[in-house]
Amino acid sequence: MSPRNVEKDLLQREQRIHHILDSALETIAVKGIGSVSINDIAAAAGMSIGNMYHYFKSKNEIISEILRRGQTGYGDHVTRIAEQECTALEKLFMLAESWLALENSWAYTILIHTSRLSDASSEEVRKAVTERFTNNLGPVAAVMKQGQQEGLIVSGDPLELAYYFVSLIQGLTLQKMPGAEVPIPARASSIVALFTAKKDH
Amino acid sequence: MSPRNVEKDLLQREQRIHHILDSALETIAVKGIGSVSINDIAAAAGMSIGNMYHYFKSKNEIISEILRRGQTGYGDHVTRIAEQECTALEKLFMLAESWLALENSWAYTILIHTSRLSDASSEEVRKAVTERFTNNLGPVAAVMKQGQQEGLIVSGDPLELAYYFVSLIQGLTLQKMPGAEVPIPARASSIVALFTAKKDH
Amino acid sequence: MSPRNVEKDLLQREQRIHHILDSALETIAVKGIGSVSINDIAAAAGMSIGNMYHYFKSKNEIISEILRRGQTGYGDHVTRIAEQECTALEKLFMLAESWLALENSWAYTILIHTSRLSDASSEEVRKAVTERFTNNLGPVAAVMKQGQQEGLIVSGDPLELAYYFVSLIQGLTLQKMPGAEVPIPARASSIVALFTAKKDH
Amino acid sequence: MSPRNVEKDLLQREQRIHHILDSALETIAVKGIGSVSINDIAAAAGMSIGNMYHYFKSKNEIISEILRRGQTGYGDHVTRIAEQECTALEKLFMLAESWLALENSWAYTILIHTSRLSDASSEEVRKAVTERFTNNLGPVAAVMKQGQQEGLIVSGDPLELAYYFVSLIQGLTLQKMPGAEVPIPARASSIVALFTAKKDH
DNA sequence: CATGAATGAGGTTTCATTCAT
DNA sequence: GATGAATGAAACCTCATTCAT
Repeated sequence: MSPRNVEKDLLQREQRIHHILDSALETIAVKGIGSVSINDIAAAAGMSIGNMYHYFKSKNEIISEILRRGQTGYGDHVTRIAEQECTALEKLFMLAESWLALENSWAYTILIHTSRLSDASSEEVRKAVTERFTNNLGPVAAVMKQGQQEGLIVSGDPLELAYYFVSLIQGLTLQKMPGAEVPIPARASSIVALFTAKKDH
Repeated sequence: MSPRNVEKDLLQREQRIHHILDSALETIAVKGIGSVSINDIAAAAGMSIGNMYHYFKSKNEIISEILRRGQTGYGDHVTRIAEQECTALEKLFMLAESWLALENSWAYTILIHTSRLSDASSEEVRKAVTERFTNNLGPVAAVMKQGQQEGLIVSGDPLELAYYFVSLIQGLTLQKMPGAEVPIPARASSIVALFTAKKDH
Repeated sequence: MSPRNVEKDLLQREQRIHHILDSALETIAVKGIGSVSINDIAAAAGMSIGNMYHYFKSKNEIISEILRRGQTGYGDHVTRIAEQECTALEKLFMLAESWLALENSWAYTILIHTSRLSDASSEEVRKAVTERFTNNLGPVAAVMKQGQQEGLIVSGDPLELAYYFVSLIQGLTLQKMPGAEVPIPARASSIVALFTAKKDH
Repeated sequence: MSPRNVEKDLLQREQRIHHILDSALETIAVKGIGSVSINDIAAAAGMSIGNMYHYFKSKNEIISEILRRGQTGYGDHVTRIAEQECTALEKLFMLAESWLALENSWAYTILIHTSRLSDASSEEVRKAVTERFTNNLGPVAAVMKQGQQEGLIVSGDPLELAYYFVSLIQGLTLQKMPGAEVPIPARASSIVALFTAKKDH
């Protein structure tokens, strides 16, 4: 029936979607999550306004899809690090380092938090975001537990420590928003040091 | 007409302004900084739309005034704690405890961060917010330095430690947004523990 | 609190609403129910687009309010005629005559019918329209019954006769749409004649 | 390539066109003539949007073609009945019965009336619709005249009676729209009775 | 022939701000 | 001071139509 290459069509579609989401993240970074318009996002992607709606049902869907992909990707990343064969401190360092080095991390963080506000997005989206956030704590908590068994990490509930670790990094991440940088460096080694069990005098 | 009346009028005016700003904080928190309308703010304050303009020049002025008062008040609070006569650890505990106990802290934090985004507010506001944030680090850094001299706090650049301390608390604060709570407690004692120099062994 | 005349405000508001609905009916008459825009309605009322939303929540509300007022008013009219003291034939004549003479009757009829279509309006509106239509048959049926007792009207179920009577008038009404008139007159006396019991011969 | 294929292609094309128009009628009926989209029509026909334009020049062409075929077909039907060899009453009965039994009659009727509204379709279409409607009255008027000569039908201008007869049936037809049915039956025999000359007494 | 991506104009609705009362 | 009507720009989203594949 169709003289078109269905497989290629689907591939192209996925590439477009990826492209839109990528540009959208940067655009939201510049405009701010509550003020960005479909017009902005379309312009950033180099597409017409109307065409956005061939790929996404609504502006909200774009934002929630960015969140879904971002959080899922981050979860995979964290899990991969947690499963490596090295000390807990090395893993914590890698986690902190990779997140702080990420160009767009502040954008993801601000998206995660503002999207959880009641009217900014649907109940569904908010729940999903929080759930994924909580799930992503799991691997970090596992690293904390491993470190405690190795005697390398301070004592305390591993999940609680993971919670602090991630909150600290997110808090620092937010200070990196463009045009508003605080002139103080955030170093992975210093962060890890806070969670290191000190045996020296 | 009489001086007494002028004085009373001014007092009433200040009370109204205070009332508006108070209600607005919660409303902006719920609606999102980029989506809140003057209508929402007026409804929250129980006033008419038009009447808002007797007290504020614009919607942006309301937001920037909330931020100014909030950050200034927080700065005074931090300074007062830093100047008390007690150990650095006790001061850190008081700082963490008071901020975590504050009902609206998450709202202030989200406001601070979203207001710094490029188009959400004017260049002027963004600069002021960042400047006040940086200034408020000073007293915390002083506490860190005091603690290091007392041998109670981990080594490192005091300003950097203060930066981490505040970022951690802000990060935790964001998890307390209504309807999106992560089921993990944030305890002041645990936070302080991370910054405590451990002499065991 | 309010230095404005609340009573006068409310009266003015009702007058505006009435004015909008009046102009809207005519406009829908010209543009067609599915193609009329808020812009058209606002222009017809001599108001700005945005101001329409001070009086109505949506375009649909305007249409359903026109229907509600129109059908209710018609129901009152029919009831008033049915309760008069005269023969059934005279009542039928008055009903036919008044409806055929009404300038806007075709607009009401087309609104009633198109609004009942599934997607043109909400389930709620459709139900209300049909219910009011059915209710308005009651007084007409009463007239039919009276006429049968008087021996003036043809035999048959009074409600069914009322149904035919109203359907016939509505069908004729539709032929009166502007620019599409069929060059045949619709006369009340001829209509009544169809329902008259003939005793001649 | 061969003449046979061309012939077959044309036949298939006509079948497709017929299929599209058939599905479109129901869809336009449900969505409303001013709100139906090419997308809706394409989906109803189970075809792609773009492909519609191989069969029709525009959305308006689809609508006007439905009307043309529907009214022409109805005209032929009426003419056929009028030319049969039986009494006028039997013919009237057949006319009423066949139209009331038609599943889609209400859709045709609503289409006829809404398409006559000024902006819903072109001046050309509106004129054609009204002209065909008037023409279709001819055979019915002929039946009325025949009936009067037979002494079976009430006196009056035959064309006017035909006009009433068709208007009544159209009015009843509109009450049959899906989801909005009035719980009163429309019976061909009762309708014919209204136009029957009664000789009793 | 068949498909669906692409466009841009236009539709509905919201909103900050002004102003008469 | 207090109110809410009024405006018009701009937001989101839809859609008829075209076109490359």
